[in-house]
Amino acid sequence: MYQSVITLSIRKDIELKALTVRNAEFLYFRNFSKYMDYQFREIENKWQQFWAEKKTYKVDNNSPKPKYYVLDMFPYPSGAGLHVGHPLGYIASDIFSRYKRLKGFNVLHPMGYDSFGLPAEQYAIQTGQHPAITTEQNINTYRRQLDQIGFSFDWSREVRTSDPNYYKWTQWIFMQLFNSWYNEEADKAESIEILINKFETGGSQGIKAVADDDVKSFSAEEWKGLSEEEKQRELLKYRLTYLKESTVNWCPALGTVLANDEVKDGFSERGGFPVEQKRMMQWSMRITAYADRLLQGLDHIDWPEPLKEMQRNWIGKSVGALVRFGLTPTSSSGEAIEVFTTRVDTVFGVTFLVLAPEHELVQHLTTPGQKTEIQNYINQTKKKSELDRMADAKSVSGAFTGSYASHPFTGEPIPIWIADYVLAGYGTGAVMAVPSGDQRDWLFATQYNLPIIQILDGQKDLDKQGDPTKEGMYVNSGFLNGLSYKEATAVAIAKLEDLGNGKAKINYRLRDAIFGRQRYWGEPVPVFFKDDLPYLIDESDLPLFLPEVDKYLPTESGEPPLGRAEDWKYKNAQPYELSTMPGWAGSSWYWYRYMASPEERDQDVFAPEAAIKYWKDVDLYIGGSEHATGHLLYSRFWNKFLKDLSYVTEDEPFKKLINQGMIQGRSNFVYRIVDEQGRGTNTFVSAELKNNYTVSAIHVDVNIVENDILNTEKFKKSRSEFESAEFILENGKYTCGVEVEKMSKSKFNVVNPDDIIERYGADTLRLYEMFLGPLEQSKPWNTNGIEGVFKFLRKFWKLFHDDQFNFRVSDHEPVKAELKSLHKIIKKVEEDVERFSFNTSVSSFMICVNELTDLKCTKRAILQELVIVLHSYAPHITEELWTLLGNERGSLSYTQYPKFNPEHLIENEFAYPISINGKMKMNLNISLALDSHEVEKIVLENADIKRYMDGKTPRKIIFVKGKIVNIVI
RNA sequence: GCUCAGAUGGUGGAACUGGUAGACACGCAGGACUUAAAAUCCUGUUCCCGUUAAAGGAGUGCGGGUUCGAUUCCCGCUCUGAGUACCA
Repeated sequence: MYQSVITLSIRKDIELKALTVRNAEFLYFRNFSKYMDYQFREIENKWQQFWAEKKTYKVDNNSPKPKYYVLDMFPYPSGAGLHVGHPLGYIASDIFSRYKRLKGFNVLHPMGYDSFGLPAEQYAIQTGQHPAITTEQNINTYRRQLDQIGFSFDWSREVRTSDPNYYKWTQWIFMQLFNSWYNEEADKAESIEILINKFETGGSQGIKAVADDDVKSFSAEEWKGLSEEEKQRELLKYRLTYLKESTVNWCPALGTVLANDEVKDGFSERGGFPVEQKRMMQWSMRITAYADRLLQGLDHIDWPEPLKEMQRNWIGKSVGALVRFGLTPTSSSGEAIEVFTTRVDTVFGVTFLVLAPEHELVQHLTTPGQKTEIQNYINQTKKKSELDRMADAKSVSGAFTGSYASHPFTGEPIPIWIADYVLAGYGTGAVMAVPSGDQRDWLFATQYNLPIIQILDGQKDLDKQGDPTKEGMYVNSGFLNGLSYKEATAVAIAKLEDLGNGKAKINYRLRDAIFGRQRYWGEPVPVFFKDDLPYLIDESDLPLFLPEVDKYLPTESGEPPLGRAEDWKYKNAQPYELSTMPGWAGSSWYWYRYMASPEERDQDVFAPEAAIKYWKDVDLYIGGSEHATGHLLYSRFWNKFLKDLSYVTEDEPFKKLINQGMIQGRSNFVYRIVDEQGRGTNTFVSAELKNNYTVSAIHVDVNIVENDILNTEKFKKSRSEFESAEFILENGKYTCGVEVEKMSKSKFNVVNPDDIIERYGADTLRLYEMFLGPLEQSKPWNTNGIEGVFKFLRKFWKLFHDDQFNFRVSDHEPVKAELKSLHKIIKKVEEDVERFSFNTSVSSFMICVNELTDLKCTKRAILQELVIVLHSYAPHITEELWTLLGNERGSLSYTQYPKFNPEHLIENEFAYPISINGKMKMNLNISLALDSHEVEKIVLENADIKRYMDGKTPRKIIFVKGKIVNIVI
């Protein structure tokens, strides 16, 4: 007789059932076997501790092994910690690193933090807490979470961009850029001393440099006669980082300027505040000097095509011509409007010119009679926000200046208009309008009654639209008449150059990158001012420490926060620069810092020459595609610059790049029945039945939902208003609604990796994140299949144990079927990892373990190899089993990946292409043991085939898995 | 608008250069063990028709094409996602 049944709960996921039978007592564990066999918690803690203590993953810069560098995009340590989406890429790179180590490579796999940035500073403004403190706390959370997942990072090489020992070198690189100019002849950056030398010996004559538009021409004598201040002012126009007044994206809410890639649809990327255009004195980086090399370099790196395409579009190379339209009646004075066009062949179709409203000549060109109209138009466009302009992209508007230019070939007067469809920031801020060949020009001409001249006989329907065709022969085009598009372009450019009215020109959409930020939490710019001109501080004074301030806000006079720092002066005399560097500064070279071992960190270089020569570049870089036009472009730029100065060896920093997809949230909903008055009742209806009622959907925390079934008890406890909730169930269950959204706190769909690890362990999390789908594809997080992965690991564990969970393997020789199973997985995993198809190998592991379970395989020779193959994916359980198999603790990381032996697959059937009569190709699924001659013989001697062919020669014989499927005669 | 990526069962997804579509997993259904549940194991599971078992037909977003053979290659379309946007 049972006297009592008591159910206890010792932890939220384990229920303990105590049964008392007569006088004898025993404990009956609910989920007993689930927690007694595979003790993942114990195993994982043990090995994580072991790896940390033994510094298992510390990398040496001196090794006879070939090098392999696997890099992750280092995270910004935000206050929210990691969610399950973050580790996806890290898990993939960790699998790859571990695999490469087993393959005999010396693998550099480091991690660090991009720890300067806006959120910590915004938090500091609200709370007054120093950003360094918040950052430190956040980093600690990240580190704890990362450690739990069992990554093989070499933490001794950790970097933090906000660490003075690190940003010293960010500042140092800034100084190198300041001290350099771009020599277009050598097509590389050179020391500014070389430029000064050229000025001193030959003046500005013959110098081809990427520089500001307003550089002066002077002789050597004139240069020598300049004052120090004048010289510096001129040199600033050549330096690769320079101070210049320019139109910038100003974000009033953040109180700082932003680079183009930090602005999305007229709002700041961080925070989503409106951004406006403003003219300001600003630090910039002359990335445009590298535009063409950045474009060319893309052809030689193994990156995803969409990402390369994004960079190509961002650089935006257009091949065309610059055309000068002299101003009448003063054209003799040399005044002219320069326009950029990609269709110089259409020059005879020009019927008007259009300037951007911000164009500098607008005021000068406006005739007294048109003054009011032009001014009104300018005011009107100023009022339009970025968004408004985008909204009515289909309509055009403009105003006539009253002035005329003269056509470079015909001398005809061409009216000059202004319109906001012409952008001040692209080309010259002026266009020649060819209404017959361009839709916008056509719209404008139609609206303002300007003439439309057909220039190609291939143009159609010019009364309805502009036709940008290049087909046909030119008409109404003077000396271009009768030519084709290609000929006309060449002839027109040659003629323009003859007349001095233009030249061929390549134009880029890429702008120089704004470098200064009016913020506190960033690298101080190592510059002081003398006579309002910037000078570098001495290299020996690096790092220039970020000073303390009383508040993280701008000063009363509107200066950046650094203006609050006391005695913020170089040598207590000259004022320092007050802006700091942007977020991308520290991340544009960090992969080189990892190359320096901790012992080498104190040396007076950003990374020792020998280390750079050994590690060279990043072999595999994994990260999100959102950095396509920011970090990844800037990093390539800095890398090329450092290469020009011979500090590094490779032209491109990241040889292969993989974009991991985003993990989206999977929100769950409950449906509350709404009464006639529209008020929510206390009754909730299951998703399938909700159409029978009027309901309102409410987000429900995904952590109390399992496989879309709501835990109604937990739901009642989750909020007081649900305490007495009632449910309309289906089949006794409450099914929740589902929607895929971004993972965010407000949608209650954030899944924390800690919770998954607590419940299933890190190895399950790692396998499951890979199992979820292809690495590069975006997908919603759902835990619906995680039980399957967990079950697999327990089956795997069971292979090594008997029914009582005693460790047990046999030393008998493996049988054929066992070897076949093993060698299949060796081959499969090798292929999968090499092509980053991690999800399919998880499936293959499952098949392999199922096969071996069916075979009741306990052979050491098989299991030991299997452990090595699985190790990259599930490092903890495999290390444990490796040790149980009698190997030295922790030695698994240094073993060799097993060699695939095709002999063991002989009985397997493979697709094997053969040809008959040297012509026909076919796929024959037949044993690998047969060579093509044997196959041919079998086929041709087969009586069935002979009969079928009826004496004719077969064109093709189609086999599927050894069976004849089709014979083509 | 332009550029790119994608569309396969109830679900996530597999199928490597054209060769048994739906591996593997989830879910679901049934069974074994159990007083009962949990755990574990076994069986079934693309759809339609049908059955004791069978046999048959359709099928990878839609419409065409190439091929002995197409999820795979080509052309056109629809939808979804991402990037970009008056770039002259």
